[in-house]
Amino acid sequence: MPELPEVETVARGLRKKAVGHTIEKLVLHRSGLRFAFPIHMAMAVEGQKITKISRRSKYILIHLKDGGVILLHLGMSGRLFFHKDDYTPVKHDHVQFYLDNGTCLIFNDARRFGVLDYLEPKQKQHKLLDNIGTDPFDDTLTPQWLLEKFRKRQTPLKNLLMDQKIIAGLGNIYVCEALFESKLWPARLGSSVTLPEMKKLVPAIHKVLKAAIEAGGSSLRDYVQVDGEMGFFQDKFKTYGREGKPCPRCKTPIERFVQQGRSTFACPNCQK
DNA sequence: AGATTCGCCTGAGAGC
DNA sequence: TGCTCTCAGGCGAATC
Repeated sequence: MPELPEVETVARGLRKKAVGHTIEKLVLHRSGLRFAFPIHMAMAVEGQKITKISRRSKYILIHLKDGGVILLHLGMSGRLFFHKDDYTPVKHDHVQFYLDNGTCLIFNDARRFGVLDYLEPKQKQHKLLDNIGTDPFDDTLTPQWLLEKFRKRQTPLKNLLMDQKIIAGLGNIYVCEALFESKLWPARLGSSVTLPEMKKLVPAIHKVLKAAIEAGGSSLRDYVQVDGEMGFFQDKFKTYGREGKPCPRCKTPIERFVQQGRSTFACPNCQK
């Protein structure tokens, strides 16, 4: 389940291996994933040199020489990896980019929640990027700013942190971890969080994300880096997936409960 | 508007 | 072994 650290790791891998190379051929094995692929995408990107790779929230943007942009989202189970261009597609390989250096970039996505789209050179914005909130590493994200954002919200803290329109890039895992780190109970309403608590929460978000990026992300089920390497942050989870196991701080068993249909993991003793 | 729920997907794991 | 059931969850759409 790729969240910001996993997407950042993949973007870095792509940057290293794909920037400066030209897309010789784009092969689509189906007509779309979460959304239909643009009809003329292959024609538009073939022959284009990749000039830059960037990340916006959990989206990867592949910038092309003519100003066009390929937009990618890994959804729940999406994987991007390189192989020599003699690659034989396997199940759930939906897209292949053949580059001019004898490699092939494969987009595999079992659950098909992923997105692949194309922005024309003149197209300045994209529907999916329009409503995305601030990046967690943007200077905008300060305790005061978050306090103001949450001030009137009668919604659990965890749901607010997962709302991509406020902070973009956090998902279930890292929200659980950041709330543990800052000793805040996930079901607390946004409006109840004080400035001193926000001063713990914001650095906790930074700390957890930075550590996860340094570890190459967390490999659970589907996720791997572009070279096939596993991330290893999953070994450092303090709450996520640890129901019934002792809290690393106080040894109280970690509790699991459901919020918005998703599992929340937290320590009922030291998170308030 | 804010809050809540649903549905898209398949594979892994549990239970019989 | 093989079938059925449940769960995982990002995020847009729909609903209240």
